[in-house]
Amino acid sequence: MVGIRDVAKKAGVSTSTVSLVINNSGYVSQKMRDRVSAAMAELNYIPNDLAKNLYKGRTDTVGVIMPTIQHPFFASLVARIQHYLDVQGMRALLCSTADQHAAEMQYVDMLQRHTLDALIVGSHSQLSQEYWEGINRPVVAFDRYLCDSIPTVGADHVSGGRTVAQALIASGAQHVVNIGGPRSRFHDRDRGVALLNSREMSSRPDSSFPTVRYQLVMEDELLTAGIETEYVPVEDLSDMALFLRAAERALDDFEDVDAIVAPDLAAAAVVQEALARGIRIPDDLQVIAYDGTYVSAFAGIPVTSMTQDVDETARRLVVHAMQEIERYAQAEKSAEGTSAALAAAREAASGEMTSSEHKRYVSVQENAQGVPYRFDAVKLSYVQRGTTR
Amino acid sequence: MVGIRDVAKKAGVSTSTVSLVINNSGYVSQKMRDRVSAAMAELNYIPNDLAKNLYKGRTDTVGVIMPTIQHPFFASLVARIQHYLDVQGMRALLCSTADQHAAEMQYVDMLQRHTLDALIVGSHSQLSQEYWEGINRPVVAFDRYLCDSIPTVGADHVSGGRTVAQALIASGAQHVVNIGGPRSRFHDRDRGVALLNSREMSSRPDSSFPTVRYQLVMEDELLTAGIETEYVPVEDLSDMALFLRAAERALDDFEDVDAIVAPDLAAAAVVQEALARGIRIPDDLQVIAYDGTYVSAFAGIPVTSMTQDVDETARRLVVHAMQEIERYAQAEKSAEGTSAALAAAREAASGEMTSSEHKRYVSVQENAQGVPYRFDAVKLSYVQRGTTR
DNA sequence: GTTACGCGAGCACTCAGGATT
DNA sequence: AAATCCTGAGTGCTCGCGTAA
Repeated sequence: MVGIRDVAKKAGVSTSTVSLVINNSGYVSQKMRDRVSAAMAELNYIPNDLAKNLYKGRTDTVGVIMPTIQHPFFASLVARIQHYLDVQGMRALLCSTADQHAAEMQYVDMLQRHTLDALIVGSHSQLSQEYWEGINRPVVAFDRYLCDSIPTVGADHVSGGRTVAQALIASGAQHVVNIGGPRSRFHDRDRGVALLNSREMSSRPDSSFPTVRYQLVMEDELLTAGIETEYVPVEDLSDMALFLRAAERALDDFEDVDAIVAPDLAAAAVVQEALARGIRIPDDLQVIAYDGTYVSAFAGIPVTSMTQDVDETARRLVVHAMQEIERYAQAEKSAEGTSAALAAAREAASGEMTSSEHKRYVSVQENAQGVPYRFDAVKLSYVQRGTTR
Repeated sequence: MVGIRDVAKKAGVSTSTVSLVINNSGYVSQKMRDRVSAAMAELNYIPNDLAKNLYKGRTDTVGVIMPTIQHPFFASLVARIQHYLDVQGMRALLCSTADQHAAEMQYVDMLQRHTLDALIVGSHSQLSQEYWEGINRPVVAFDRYLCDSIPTVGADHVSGGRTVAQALIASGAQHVVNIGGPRSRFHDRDRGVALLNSREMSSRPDSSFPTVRYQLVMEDELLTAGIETEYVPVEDLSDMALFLRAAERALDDFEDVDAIVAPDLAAAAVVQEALARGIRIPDDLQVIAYDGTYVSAFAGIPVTSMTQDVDETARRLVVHAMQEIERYAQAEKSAEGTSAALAAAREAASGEMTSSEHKRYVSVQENAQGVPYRFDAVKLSYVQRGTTR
């Protein structure tokens, strides 16, 4: 392997000069620059970034860990994350948790071994709050709460659920079926859902999966309006075949359903099944896709849907990731040798945010203490298409 | 940062002993092992992999570069690739080429700077054959020809095209519309399509995009059978909205169409459009999705489709990638200092393959010379569903 | 010969500080 | 004082070789 030394020797300069030429920095005369360049070309020299990484303690790589990349929503999200990382001169190391056992811990390990500069976590973690708290390296969560010190970017599912409920009420729906994930995860917290922009709390216990809040709020509102709601669970959201079965079940089990709210793929399945059964949409049955991706546009009938702003979400995730990287870098520098690194990082946390950024953070009262858990909410948008009236 | 030396000091041993404990290798007494472990725990030591990478010249990371990860086909492929890499203790660095300008070269660069151990290329490269030839590091191509020294894994599109044609002929189709990518890429080679398992050549010039062969062969066969064929191009396969428009165009421009062959998303769009227009499927119009992913199952009517074995494709891509990594590692070792590294790598190429593996390689005569260009063909399967009769 | 451990030269690059003009 | 270049001490881990029981 031809190294920087070989180039230096051939060009008759020191290795540091070659380094300066490579990085195009510092004081190097044009003459030298040319001579070094010539030597590099002649020897077919290519710098080895591994040495650079070692010295700098960085790899410019962030781990992106999601449940399934197969699902169009996550595929789009990952694609946009990768894009924004690229803009920052960073790269994405991909991990879909679905088929991997201890994938999360494995990636956290890479983070701590400095193979990764940061972690963007969108998977459903089994790891405890304390575990995440103890990591002390750059982590950003997507649509889920990990611990107070880790910022979250997610959709404003509370108002999302309310919007859907209102649309259904306005359309005169009487019997709504809701298709979603395992019900067990719905109420794993002991406090009620904090309703954004108000001091109210929903009467039902909150979930640690922010997404679920749309279901909680929606059911709440529908109930209040005197509309019947049924729930059809899909055990494994990464298994596509299950969506088709859920669709059948929804139509089989409840004869007088007149509206179905479901994840996009399930919604597409519902449309398919309804068409096959000769059910008229939207006259006899309305369908709304929650988290509608492009798939809901390709269904038998274009499906009305509540869509997340994937691009904006990705952008913010990357912004936060970069901020966290910077934060911890600062902390490490200032705490040189001291074990106060952690404390310093905490300090920097609040300082880093501009006041305008600060306002955007909607503290969902996840934590009773004064610690400012940062939840960055992205707006959802309701797209009216052919399956609602 | 607490390093291996700190641990060694605290445990009263040498750094090499600590290293042995970390890697669980070599001769270390249980007593020492315990003492070292204790010290590691006490100091909260976590090994820094960057140093290891530097020494070993490896990162256990392979770059996976695809056109769009948004498209369900590539999403699935990437997911499976990542899975099989994981099995090998490797990780996937993701890159979708779509929005990135010089993405390919950038990743090749990372490969040469040893940030990547190998590259799996599924994007549509603008780079010349000579460029790829000159890289001299582990690269595997998906469904496209890069150069003789780079192995390719791809579907057997020739028989795929033939199967579709025969199905259409048997069903009595008279006027077929074919939706696909830009026509300009269809005949960028000067020789005919080599038909697998025979010495025949198609009368039409070949394409450097193996996928296109299904279109060439299909059109050929249909033409021979006296069936009219039209072509509706989609300019950008990464833009979903264009599929919908292509579907409209196919039905607008050709009134008496009775069969449409299209990429899965376009096929779904065709079904949607047909349903909206009251066209009966499959009685008045048959639809076949080529490269049918799960989306074709979620369309308004489940679409008959020609599907690739994504899992097997991914598996083989990874197998080849690992083989290439090993090959080049051997070459580098044996050619210590000699510039015969390249030659050695070439040598190893043929030796690495077992005879049974060898048989699977279908040399598509891409190259007239004796160099064994390796093309590993994966079978396609025809799935009959509701849109054909 | 086998088991157990330490020494120290790498690995390829970066960068602060010194020397020179 | 400013521009230019070099010296050499890191960066943290690996592994061949040496020693010793």
